Amino acid sequence: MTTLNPKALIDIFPLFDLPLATFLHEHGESKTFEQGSILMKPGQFFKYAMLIVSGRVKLYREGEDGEEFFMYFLESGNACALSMMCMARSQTSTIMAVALEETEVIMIPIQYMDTLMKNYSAWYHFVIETYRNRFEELLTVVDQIAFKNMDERLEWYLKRQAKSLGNNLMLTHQQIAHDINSSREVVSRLLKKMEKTGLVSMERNSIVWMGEELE
Amino acid sequence: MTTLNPKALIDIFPLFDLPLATFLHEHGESKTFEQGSILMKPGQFFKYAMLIVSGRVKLYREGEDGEEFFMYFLESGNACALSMMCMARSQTSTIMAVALEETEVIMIPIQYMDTLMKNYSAWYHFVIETYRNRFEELLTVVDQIAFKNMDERLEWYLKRQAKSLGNNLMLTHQQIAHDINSSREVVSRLLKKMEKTGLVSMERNSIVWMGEELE
DNA sequence: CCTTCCGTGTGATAAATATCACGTTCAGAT
DNA sequence: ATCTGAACGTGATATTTATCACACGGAAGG
Repeated sequence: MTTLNPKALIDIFPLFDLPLATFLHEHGESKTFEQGSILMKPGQFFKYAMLIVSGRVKLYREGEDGEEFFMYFLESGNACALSMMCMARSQTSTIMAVALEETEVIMIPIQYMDTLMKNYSAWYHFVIETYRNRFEELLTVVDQIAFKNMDERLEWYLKRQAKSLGNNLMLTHQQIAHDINSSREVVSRLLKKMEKTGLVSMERNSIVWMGEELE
Repeated sequence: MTTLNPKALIDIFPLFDLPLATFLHEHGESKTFEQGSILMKPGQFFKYAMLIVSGRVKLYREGEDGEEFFMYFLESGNACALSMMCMARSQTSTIMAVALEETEVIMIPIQYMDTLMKNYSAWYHFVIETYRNRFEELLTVVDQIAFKNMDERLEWYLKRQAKSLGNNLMLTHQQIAHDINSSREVVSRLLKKMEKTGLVSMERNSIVWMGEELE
């Protein structure tokens, strides 16, 4: 039983129709994750599909030596594609999902998946939409790291952050370096250049993105 | 109407059951792509979901300046995840797919998707499995280009080729360089090193992989 | 047999990025 | 006010990869 009624669910997930929203309202469970808590980690077995009601989740890939690589955010109205695919087995590499803010999610037990797929076409469309969006986002990530240099990647990174978090970014150079798998010095120098061309303005602990918006 | 009967379909796609195979046999269409022909290219709309019966398809991403980047193969028993996703939303593809050999596919018209999802749970499981496999493969690709150096990436590339094409690889250094977005000279030098450690042996136009198998 | 082209080998050099070393600045704690 | 630690700036250097230039050898075709 979720804390949100069916109508409220539809507001957040526009692809839902009333029957689906009602079903999810009855059989889903609401849960809140504190800022910094882990929604998903190495080799986890999923018993639930997770839908994000509010808050923000950061998904990133971990390398063998503890490196991180930022992949994308999940926000209100999104669903965790990976949880839906029921990734039951642990892998050599791992994907992490961490709540950036207090985040409210709806958890749908795995045993309802067949029923949902069979009887609620809105659910099926929602799932496909979710998969597709994440797949495309991943393809874009591949493009960036396969074809682009650091300066372009940094710019793209900032654009994505700004789109999700607003133009005033509370990030240190070190954090950014971590996210794009580079080093602080490199990020510092590139940011300096971007400041000169008016693309960002910098203060201690924060960066204001002044370039174009993404999309 | 496919050229394969339901039983033959199940042999190739083990997740199918008899009702599903029968339905696909009746409503799917068989088509053969010649070696080198394009199954999918950026900007294309899909009217069919594509299942690979025999042959081999290479999927790769194109950069803005015509660079290529190899992503994965599709082989007998696989389905093209993108064709399924794009179709479901009538969206365009963002990736290239080229037949490496003569390739036989089954094309399932878009209008049957809802029926299949609703009435054939084997289809739903097949679709999820397809998505999940491709998603994981993409994650592995990201890992490689985000965290690994060229030598490791080349080794991984050869492993994947060997797994799909056999240990005797008919590839020039130039082709390999293209696939991993590097340059011929770099590939030549790295291969030379690998030959010294006994990981490959080389002849003109071909490389024999002598390392471990993938998986 | 000779020529031509393609695949390959290799040194020299350039470009991009990472790493090291050290300095500066600034906010908060004592 | 002073100390301290975190964030940031910057030159020097190392490492990785790309690019350039050219040489070599074998295969295919005349």
